[in-house]
Amino acid sequence: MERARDSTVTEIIDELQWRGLLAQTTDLDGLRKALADGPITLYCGFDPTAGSLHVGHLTQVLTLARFQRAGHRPIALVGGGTGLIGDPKPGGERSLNSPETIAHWVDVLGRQLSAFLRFTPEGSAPQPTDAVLENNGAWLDSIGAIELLRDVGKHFSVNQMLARETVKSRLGGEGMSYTEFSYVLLQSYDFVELYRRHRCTLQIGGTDQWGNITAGTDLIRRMDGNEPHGPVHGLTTNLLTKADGTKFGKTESGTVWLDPELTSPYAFYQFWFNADDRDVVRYLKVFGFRTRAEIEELERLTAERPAARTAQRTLAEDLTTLVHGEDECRKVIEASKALFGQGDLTGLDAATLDAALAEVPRTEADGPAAALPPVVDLLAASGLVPSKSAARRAVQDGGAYVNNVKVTDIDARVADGDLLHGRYLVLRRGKRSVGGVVVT
RNA sequence: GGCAGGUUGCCCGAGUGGCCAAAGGGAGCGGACUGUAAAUCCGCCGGCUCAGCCUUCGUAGGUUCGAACCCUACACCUGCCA
Repeated sequence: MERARDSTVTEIIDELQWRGLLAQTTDLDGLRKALADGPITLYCGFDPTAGSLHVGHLTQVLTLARFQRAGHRPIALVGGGTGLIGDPKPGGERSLNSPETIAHWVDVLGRQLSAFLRFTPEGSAPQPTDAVLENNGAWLDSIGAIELLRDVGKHFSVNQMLARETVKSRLGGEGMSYTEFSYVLLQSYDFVELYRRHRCTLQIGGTDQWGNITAGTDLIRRMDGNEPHGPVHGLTTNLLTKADGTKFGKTESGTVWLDPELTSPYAFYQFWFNADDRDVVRYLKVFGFRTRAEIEELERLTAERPAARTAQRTLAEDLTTLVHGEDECRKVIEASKALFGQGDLTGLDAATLDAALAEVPRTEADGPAAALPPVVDLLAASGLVPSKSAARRAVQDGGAYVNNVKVTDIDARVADGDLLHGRYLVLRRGKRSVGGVVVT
């Protein structure tokens, strides 16, 4: 794909603005100046709350990447320490995960994050903009209680902490443990450590991180006095919204993960492909490296020929390639083409069909056709519907298809002639959920 | 620690002994329309060997012919008091 010409060190702010990413900064003029004065080091933290990053994380990950392309040095920080405590969220207290689990997740997130940034290649001389991967467990795991309370805690005012939005909402509702209440101390201290270790002078995050970020810049000033490595800044990116008001990054089957084991590349591709017309241009800005000219062209195409879905296709291809690689992307495009083709599945050759069905939920069964379970059972077994009752309903609703032919009989069974190439069945629920049966 | 209130299906929320698999709304799913979009209208929305049966209303017991609804204990949440 045609890559954007990298922004220069100072243009990065304008670029973020154009992409609709810039929400708040601690001192915009000061930040512009710092960026202009030479490469800076910036960081963004990712707490291990699950065994994979999800599409929502991409906003921050790619923002780090943009800074790197613009000539700055990014640090991806994984929260091996903070993950043990938990950033308070408005919804309610988090449940703690075991240290072993967290350690494992830290590993996974670190690997995932590394794929998006440029590190010093093996055997090469380090460059000033090479990315750094850190884990705050390195300092938080060993900090003593006395040290934390005396050296860090003394700089925090409980009055201010109580005034924070999340804290207020929690106190007015579910309440909050002391553990979570203390979280901000740890994240703030991370910034201090990175400032000292790497001269990191900028922390970025989503708008929900504003409080934690400013607490960090404040703490650096209080602990390190005159900011020996230069003034520190904070920058937040806008929370991504969807035109229909629902949460970004979820589908019927839940969160869209980057891990191919949790969200198949096919499902990942389909997620982006199904983006709403009203959202797709904003997504291209936030999630891709397409140039302004390219995106404006795609915007025009969306307005003129929405049915062609050119912008969605571009978005889906760019992101699938970025996250899963070119080969995988090619496969899922082929699979999508085959399964959403003109409806004539008999025209597909066995290899294409086999590859396509490998991308969707499917089940295996013992032949011959006459011995196969009823269609309703196959629908449930393939995972296209969650239960046999749901499968029955799907048929009753007229939303179940075998090889693109609507199933009308609730007791329908498969006949020999139905098997494509003697061993495949393409199951479909509704318009876009496709599954398969492979007869062994 | 004391007192009061609360805990219902994915979420919100009604339901105070049989007519409750449980009102209503939202989300979700399907159909029509279209473009694998949105909006709109219609239908569905615990499970199963599906005109029937089974399991659900914080947990465990109890009362009763019969309990989401009554009683007891426990857990958690919220508020007021200390």
